[in-house]
Amino acid sequence: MPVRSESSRPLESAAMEDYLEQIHALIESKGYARVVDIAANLGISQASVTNMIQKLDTNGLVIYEKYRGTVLTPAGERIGRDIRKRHDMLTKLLQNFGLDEATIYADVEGMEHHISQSTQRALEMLTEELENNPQMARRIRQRLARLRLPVEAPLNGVTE
Amino acid sequence: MPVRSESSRPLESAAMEDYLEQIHALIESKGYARVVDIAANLGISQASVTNMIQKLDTNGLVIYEKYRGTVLTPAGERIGRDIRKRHDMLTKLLQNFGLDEATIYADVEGMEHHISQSTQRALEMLTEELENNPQMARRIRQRLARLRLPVEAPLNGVTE
DNA sequence: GGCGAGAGTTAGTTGCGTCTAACTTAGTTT
DNA sequence: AAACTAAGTTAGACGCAACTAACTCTCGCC
Repeated sequence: MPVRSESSRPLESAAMEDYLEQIHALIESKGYARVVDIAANLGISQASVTNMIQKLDTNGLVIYEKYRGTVLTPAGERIGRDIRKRHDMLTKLLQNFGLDEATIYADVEGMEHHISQSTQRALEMLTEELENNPQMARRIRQRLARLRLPVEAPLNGVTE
Repeated sequence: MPVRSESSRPLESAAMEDYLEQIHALIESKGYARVVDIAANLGISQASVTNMIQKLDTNGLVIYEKYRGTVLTPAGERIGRDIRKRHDMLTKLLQNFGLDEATIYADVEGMEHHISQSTQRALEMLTEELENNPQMARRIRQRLARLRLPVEAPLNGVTE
């Protein structure tokens, strides 16, 4: 599957975006991004992180100095920040529906790389409108609850 | 990046889901799914399609007979249908905001593989509520229009 | 100031999904 | 029925992003 281009940006893979988001978050919270922490947070090996950081350096998204550390370039910083924004936006949207946190997290992780600027703005506004209209969100949550519970009970019945 | 599991299904990659969706659509519309058509619709080579179909057969999602044709097993049929449902659901949701069709298509293609059952149901209901509440959708479209136009003019200016 | 532990790196491998080029099969034409 | 053409397949390669194992570096501690 050729990754769809959708816009005209330089060409960052979902994996690269995940790294940039993570580096951005670490720098924000701790002031620096260590290989060890990136690896732990993404659930991958340190070797993979070193590898990818070198690639990000080649692509002008971070500045990498062997054994010293990693800093985001303006381009890398922008991507990291954008992804985080999409992450937060999607999380906020889904939190309206009373889904469990793990589900929200997993879905957001999957979706965040595939949302265009325009769609992001649209969903941001949708979220706002939803906040101004709590009865709607409540109604949806209630309908979901009504839907979910009756399904779990007869689980032992004729399963297919 | 270890592909996130999120649920407990057998383990279909996004690529496999794309194929199953496509095969399902072709069978529905023409009655059969030819390698040539799958390749054209997915924008990849015939060789890749043959390859993947053999893999899908191994995984019990299609039945493949060399040079003859391809049929979905019940498991494959279910996945193809589910993905199509998510596709349609997302498309319907995004169509509320007056985004251009190409953007909607690209975003949906990206997101459809990453949405859990629960989130899908929530978004379905959200779409319904939006249909029962056309002023809200209209308000969002207007705010987007107001946002988009002033942005395109000073595109040469300070971009950040 | 040496050394050991933990962090970082390199080298080499793997799996997935794609590709091109060359081959085989099937179906249509005459 | 032979031959041409379009569809399908095989073989071999590539890029990406992960892995493990083995190495090197850095730094805090004694």
